[in-house]
Amino acid sequence: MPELPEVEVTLRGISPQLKGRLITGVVVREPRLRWRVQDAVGRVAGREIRALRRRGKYILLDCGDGHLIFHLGMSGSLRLLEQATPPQKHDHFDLQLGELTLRLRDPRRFGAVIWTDQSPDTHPLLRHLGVEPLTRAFDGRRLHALTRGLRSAIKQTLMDSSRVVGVGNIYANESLFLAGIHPATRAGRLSLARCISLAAATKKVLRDAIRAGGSSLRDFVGSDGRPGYFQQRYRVYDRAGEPCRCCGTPIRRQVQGQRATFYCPSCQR
DNA sequence: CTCGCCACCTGGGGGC
DNA sequence: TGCCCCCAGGTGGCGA
Repeated sequence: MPELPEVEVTLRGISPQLKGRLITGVVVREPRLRWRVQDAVGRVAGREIRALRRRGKYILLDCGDGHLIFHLGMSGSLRLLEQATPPQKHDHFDLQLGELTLRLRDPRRFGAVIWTDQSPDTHPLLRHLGVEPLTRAFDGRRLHALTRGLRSAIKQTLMDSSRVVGVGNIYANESLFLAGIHPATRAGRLSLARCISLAAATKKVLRDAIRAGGSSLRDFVGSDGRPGYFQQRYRVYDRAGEPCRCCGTPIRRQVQGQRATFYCPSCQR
């Protein structure tokens, strides 16, 4: 699923082409996404896309008197088509911009398309989002403060979007490996030094993934529709039983909060 | 507030 | 070949 890097890569892919464009039409083929696509979404034609930005894993299109908000869920992708192409299975939504089409494909329908005339940051879905990991506001000190008093595992805390946004299962595993921290460590017990290390590792993992052009989910597709993603070389994710790239110890898999966790029992303490 | 867990949905892979 | 089960992913929402 798209984690922050995939969403960021998508945003960068579509922004230059969409900015300043007039929305000329909307096609909702399947309104049953995570939330039923409201009728208001169908009436956004005639507006100009003034700006695009990302908040957590949400993509926000500023349309002047409101915002169109996209979330890619676990299997969504947005692609920009230069010419009309017949929709395929799971192509649930199109935004038409003259000859351009922005198309949402989402086999599992966990994604969302939302219209809001509020300030998007106060929208119920975005209001409680935590700090952006790639900003200066997110550092070891902040992470340390955020985790005080918490008894839950640091991996789950890192994935908790009300504290830090954008870090999903893959990059949580990778960040903890880079920082040398065992994923089950209680968040509240991490020293400041370890929080500094983890914040830096998280930034590095996310930045590297963005640089690599997104990630890795098999069905993730960039905004130009290029399926061949530079598959990233994971250090621990999905490598159960394989040797740690650092020390050779077999990578271990364990379930935390109904989610697979991968770690090196020797490098991560 | 925190925590643990369920639900939502579909395609792909493995086992038989 | 077909069938069945399990799994992946993000996150809102529930009850304790």
